[in-house]
Amino acid sequence: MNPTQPENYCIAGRLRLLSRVVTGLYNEAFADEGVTFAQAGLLMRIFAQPGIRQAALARTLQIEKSAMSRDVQLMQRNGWLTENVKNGLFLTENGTATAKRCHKIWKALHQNALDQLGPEAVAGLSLFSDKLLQFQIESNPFTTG
Amino acid sequence: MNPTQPENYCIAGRLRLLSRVVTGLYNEAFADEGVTFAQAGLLMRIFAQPGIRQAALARTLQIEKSAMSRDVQLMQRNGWLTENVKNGLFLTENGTATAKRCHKIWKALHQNALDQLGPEAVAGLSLFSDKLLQFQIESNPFTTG
DNA sequence: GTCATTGTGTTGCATATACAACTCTTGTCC
DNA sequence: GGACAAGAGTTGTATATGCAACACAATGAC
Repeated sequence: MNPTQPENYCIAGRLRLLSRVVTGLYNEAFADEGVTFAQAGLLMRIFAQPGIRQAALARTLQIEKSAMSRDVQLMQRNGWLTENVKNGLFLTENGTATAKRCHKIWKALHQNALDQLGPEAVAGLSLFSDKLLQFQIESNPFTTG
Repeated sequence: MNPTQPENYCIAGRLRLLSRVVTGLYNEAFADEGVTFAQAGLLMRIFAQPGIRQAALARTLQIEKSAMSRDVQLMQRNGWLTENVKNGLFLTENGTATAKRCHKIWKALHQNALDQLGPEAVAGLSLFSDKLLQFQIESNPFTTG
């Protein structure tokens, strides 16, 4: 890695491209389960923190609260979330089972990603990610998540 | 950067988060121009390669051709693209002027990003990006773009 | 020349996301 | 206790994106 090389690509464009590519790969892996990766991620988070509020998830994931509201409605339609959403999110039995299966899939995917990409590439992403998110926190210290 | 540290975050989730954050920052910068970053990127590419086909752009950006078709229609409605889209994309006068203004904005944004993030973080992203895209090319050598 | 294949673009339908405006609840100040 | 402020959630509207199915054009095999 030679930091003196000028970078000739657009950082934002590249990030968006990588996001599309990885989302596609992960969606493919979750397709058998009838879940998108975005939904699987929410399922796993709610499994880990039952009763978490939409607003908290939205802050953590840096998703607009309206987008989160619609994700939640979709997951309700899919039968994964219980009714009273305004006092915290809770998985149904079906949702719990799906979350567990998703976690298995995710674990395999993640290990595969680490193996394929190698530790240096992953560390590179971490470095970039930490820097960008740190900058963001400095700009707005109230985004605590 | 210590590659022996285990990574405890989800690579796909993190990439999607970074994409959301950066998209938001860039969209904000382009808002005065009445353009989103996605549109600005297309404008600049078509400016650089007049007559480029939708399919070529879709391959380069790894966007589905149907998504690209809709982006193109939107840009036509905005008055930036000429009519006969099926034989290559060409900017109108308005589109050309907008593309030029977008390039100015982008240049400033990009320099600012390099300054704020620092060369190591950017190199980290490059490393990750190269590895992921290389892996993708190996999986499918016909995705030439 | 005809037919099969392949490439390009569009449309139907769905999800993921943003911003703005609204409603409700809750909490605080006086 | 009542007015005001802040936070949570929803809905309207829009863009960005994907998959599947389709139409059409170009290209080759024969």
